[in-house]
Amino acid sequence: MGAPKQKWTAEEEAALKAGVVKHGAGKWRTILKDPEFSGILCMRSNVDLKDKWRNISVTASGWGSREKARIALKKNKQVSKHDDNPMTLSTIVKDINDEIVHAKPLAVSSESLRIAGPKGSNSRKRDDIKEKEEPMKKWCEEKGIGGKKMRIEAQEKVIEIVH
Amino acid sequence: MGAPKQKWTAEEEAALKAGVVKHGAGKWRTILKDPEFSGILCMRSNVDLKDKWRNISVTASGWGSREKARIALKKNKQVSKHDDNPMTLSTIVKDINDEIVHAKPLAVSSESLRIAGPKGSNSRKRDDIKEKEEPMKKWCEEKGIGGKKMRIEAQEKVIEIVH
DNA sequence: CAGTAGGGCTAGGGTTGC
DNA sequence: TGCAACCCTAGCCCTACT
Repeated sequence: MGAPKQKWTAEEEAALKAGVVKHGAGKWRTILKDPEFSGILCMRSNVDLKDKWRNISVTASGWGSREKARIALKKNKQVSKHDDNPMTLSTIVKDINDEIVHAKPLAVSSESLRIAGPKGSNSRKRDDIKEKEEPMKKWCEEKGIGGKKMRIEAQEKVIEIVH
Repeated sequence: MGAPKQKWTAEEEAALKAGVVKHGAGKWRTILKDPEFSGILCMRSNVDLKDKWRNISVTASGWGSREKARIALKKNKQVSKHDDNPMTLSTIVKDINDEIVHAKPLAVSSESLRIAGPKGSNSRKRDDIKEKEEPMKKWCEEKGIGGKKMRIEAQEKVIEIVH
């Protein structure tokens, strides 16, 4: 199609790393929405961010013996899904912080960071959004954009149109 | 954190199906309380049941969205999936709607599936979308919609504007 | 406030192109 | 062949609605 392959630039990669430091690994959508990075990463999707971070992590970790072990496991059907990790939460979080400070990308951090990061933000801005709905809908129809349903996001504001 | 992802076992899935047969789809809490299934499904919440049932339903009805095409392709080696057709966004959206309306009985040509592009959790900015970006951005500025970044989704297509 | 429906997001496995 | 970029989907989260 239109974009056969978009190689990651050094700038994008730097923005991604900065975004992970700021918001944590796993918060791809959040990083993408952050005005600090959205300018650079606007060509990337949240999935792209996740995939790129995975690539960075893999190459960063010493894959001297891990890679072979992982490949070997794949052949043996499934791995034990039970987690016997005896670490306490506090210990884990501390390790994560160390990781971040040292700027070493490791996949482990995502789950724990989710726990550490509380966020109870409510947004009640439907009214001022509705004001914009009608003209936007009309404009889109004129331009031939959108199907039966479309959604417009602008910062925290979301406009939904169904017709 | 002990369970980053709990894959559904065949036993759980069977219990869920039996529960739906007995109590009906949508009665997730009821199914969960039923002594007949509570033993097996005690690790699941009513929301989990709902989500799993959704997955089952989707895979049961549509199922060939990609798998069949992919399997078919394997036999015939590779098919050119490059699309140089300069379709406009509206045209593409129309095709998508057609696909949906006509449903997907069984075997579908791989070619159309490629263009139709089954559901997307992604937000990629393609060239055909770029065409709409400028006028949309200008319009939004006039109307005072959006901040530094806004996102417009129309079906699977996404337009992103940063200014 | 609890339950449900439905959209959204992420993790991880797969696939493709160079 | 290896790797980087991309695709697909199960499972889980968030929000609105009732």
